[in-house]
Amino acid sequence: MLDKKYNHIEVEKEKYNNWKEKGYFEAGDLSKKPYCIVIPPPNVTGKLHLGHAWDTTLQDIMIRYKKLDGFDTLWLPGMDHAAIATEAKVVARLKDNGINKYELGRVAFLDECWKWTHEYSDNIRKQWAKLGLALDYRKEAFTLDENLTKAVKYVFKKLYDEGLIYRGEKIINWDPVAKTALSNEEVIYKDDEGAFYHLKYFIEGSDEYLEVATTRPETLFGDTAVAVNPEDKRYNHLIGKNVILPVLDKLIPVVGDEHADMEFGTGVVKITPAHDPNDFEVGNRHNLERVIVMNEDATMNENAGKYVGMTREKCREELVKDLTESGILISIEKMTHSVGHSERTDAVVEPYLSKQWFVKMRPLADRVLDNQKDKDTKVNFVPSRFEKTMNHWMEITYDWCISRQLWWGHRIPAWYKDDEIYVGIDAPEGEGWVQDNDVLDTWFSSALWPFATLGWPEKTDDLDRYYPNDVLVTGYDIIPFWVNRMTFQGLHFTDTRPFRDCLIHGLIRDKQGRKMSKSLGNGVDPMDVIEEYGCDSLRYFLATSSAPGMDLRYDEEKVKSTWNFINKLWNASRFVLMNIEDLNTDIYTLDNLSISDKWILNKLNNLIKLSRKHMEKYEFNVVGSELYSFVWDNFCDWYIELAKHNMNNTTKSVLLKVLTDILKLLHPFMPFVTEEIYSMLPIKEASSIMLSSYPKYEKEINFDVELDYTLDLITKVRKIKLENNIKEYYIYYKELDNIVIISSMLKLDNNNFITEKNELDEIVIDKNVSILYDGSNNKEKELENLLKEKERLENSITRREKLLSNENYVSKAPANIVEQERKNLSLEKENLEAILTKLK
RNA sequence: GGGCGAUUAGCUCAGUUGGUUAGAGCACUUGCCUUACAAGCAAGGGGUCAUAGGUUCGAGUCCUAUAUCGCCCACCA
Repeated sequence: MLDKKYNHIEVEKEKYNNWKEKGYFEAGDLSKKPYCIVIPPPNVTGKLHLGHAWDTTLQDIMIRYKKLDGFDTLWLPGMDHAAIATEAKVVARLKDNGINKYELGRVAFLDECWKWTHEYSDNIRKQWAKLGLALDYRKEAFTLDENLTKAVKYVFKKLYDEGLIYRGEKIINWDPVAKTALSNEEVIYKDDEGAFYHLKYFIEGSDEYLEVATTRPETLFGDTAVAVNPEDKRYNHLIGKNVILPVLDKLIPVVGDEHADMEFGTGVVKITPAHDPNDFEVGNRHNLERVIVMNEDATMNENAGKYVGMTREKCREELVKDLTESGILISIEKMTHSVGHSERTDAVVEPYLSKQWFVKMRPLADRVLDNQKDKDTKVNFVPSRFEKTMNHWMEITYDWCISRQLWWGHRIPAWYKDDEIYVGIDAPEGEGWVQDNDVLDTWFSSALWPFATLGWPEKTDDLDRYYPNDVLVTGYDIIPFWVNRMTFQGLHFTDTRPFRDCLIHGLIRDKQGRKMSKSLGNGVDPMDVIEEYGCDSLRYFLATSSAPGMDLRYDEEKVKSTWNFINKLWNASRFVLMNIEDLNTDIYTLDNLSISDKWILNKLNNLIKLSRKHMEKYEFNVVGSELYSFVWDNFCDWYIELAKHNMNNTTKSVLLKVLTDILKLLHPFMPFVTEEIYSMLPIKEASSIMLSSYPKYEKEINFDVELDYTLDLITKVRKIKLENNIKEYYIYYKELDNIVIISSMLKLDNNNFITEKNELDEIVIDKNVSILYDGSNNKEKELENLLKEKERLENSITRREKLLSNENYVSKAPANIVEQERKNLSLEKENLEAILTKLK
């Protein structure tokens, strides 16, 4: 027998390992239709947060739902090596121990990274278990696994051969702390306080000067021109002349270029081709020299004259001081401007001229845009608006910088010998070849995740069976990094979308609506929540508390309220189990159903239909609230109460059937408690709920019963009793069905039901039913209530009559709605009549 | 500058293709220890759905503006 209270700790103990050991998470039943999801691989940098819990819960719900519904489900687990993120963590840990990455050397450093990876991946697996995720661990993948590495090399070589990967010298985003290049997506722009420094660039052989405004005076050493707009009458006569670069006293030309905006600033731009992407383009157009003025760590290099060795910040400070003294500085204008920061290290990103590897995006992106036009082959975003996010990115994207000056990751499969480049899966034959030192952007490998984890580029059975995946689930913030890249790589290499659907959820926020972050210290550890309220409570909360695509505020009160719901389910189950102990297959029967049996079975059947419909659309919040109100309102508050007064074999059988289906419908949301209760059912189809089947909507179960009037009447009587403080009363009626039900629910007996009025006072409920009681102390209140009800009915009748007299309404509104309106009108009229009679 | 989202009860949020009197959880009021559950039961109060127009027989829902808040992208010499 169940304990009196739901104990999530007890319930959730042991179950996961048992499921896992029995092989319930394992895919491969070829007799069934396949259904596949690959997990968004968490980074091995730390522990899972609430966002992961949310993301994986949504997937587990689909996996468990589809498994129950007869699919061969594969949920493929895995993790991401997270190149820069992990490397940063390992570097920091080594630093704490006084060890420097470069002194340690590449090989030993990578050992440290692997050590880290094993520690953290073990922990992540433990967290997955706590979350109850039905992952097929036999297929677990890591982005640095041998076969994934092979896929990465294959892709690199193929794209290189196709001319879609190239090595080039361009301005990239440089992270001076991690000392690596970054992609545009890895740069976070923030509004920082800065200033516009107005400087004098004197014209050669003249006292005149051009006023140049810059936010980054320290890049002055790299200036190789000053640009004005060719249309700008103020300056265009100076094009072709030289100006004197301050401090260095070097002559640089004035060039005419569209890039200079006449409306902006002074209309004069200094051109620093090696430190600004726009200037780089200008430099190309005018064949300007490119002068790099900083080292890899953003200290000034020898081109910065006496400022060499200073950090760029220190250099700016000193330089501004010097320029002020020399009279070059005209003014400092405070302003806020947006400054790029490294996503991982938060360092201010330096635009930096550098030789890197790039993916040529245009053809790849165009194929995605093209593919999205076909509704049968496109990736279906849920909600659909997120398709725009991807498409827009595809439209504006430019070449993807994929090389990283890191050690932890996929080493670029390119070898150099003098001026020769060799790109291949394996090192080239012969002496003197040196492999590229750099590794690939971590997203380069994750982009292959949906197919590489299934064995691609080999033609494996898994790939054949489970690819494309059925759905990919992730947050909207990951669309540019990952979803987009999987989509173009999938299309390019497998000629298909990598997944049919892409379910997008929002971000988890704290109770005040702020993003959860380490710096704010407002993060909530899902493991703590599980400890306190259980995994089932957390999952149900996460899955049902927001609409698809919307952000979610973590609210402990709601988790608590879910716990209460589970406790309610627990106690309802307790009641059922207590009452059906003797039920066995011999006496189980759904014959001779009572009205209330039929009523609940109808409701259940409808619930099943709705659940299926909304599960298919990933509308878990709708499913959740339907289940909640069915369990609490219909099953507990009405059916169980009714059953107490009619506990025969049919009732017992119905109790069991309804409970069983409830457990199955809830199982995807709360796997543990449903398994616990299921295991105690006296009759069941399988040893584990995971092996049972999702309830099916049955057309033939649609009993012709009407109980709503009865239930409504019971509520009305209770209300009248409470409002008027009535202890003893009779129910007077002209016509009344279900007297047995009414009397049991109101704890009355037959003597309380009368068809002849007596001397007592009457409270009219409707045309057929009144309450008779001693109301000698209650005349005023009674009259007041009567008048209130009269007014309500009159207003409602007026409204309905007006509506029904509107020809447009009657002719255009659906017939059933008009019919209902008519019915209600006549009912209200009759009830009003009864009240008017009483008032006389 | 471009795009997206939000604005509904005191709070947090739902609200399917337009269709009776707009829902839930929490909070609140009243009465109950009724043998599944007081973390519960019974009953109840509370919203002119951000604003202004429009379409429609009918608008929280569709259209057009506006306001406030948030996010994404681009620019920022």
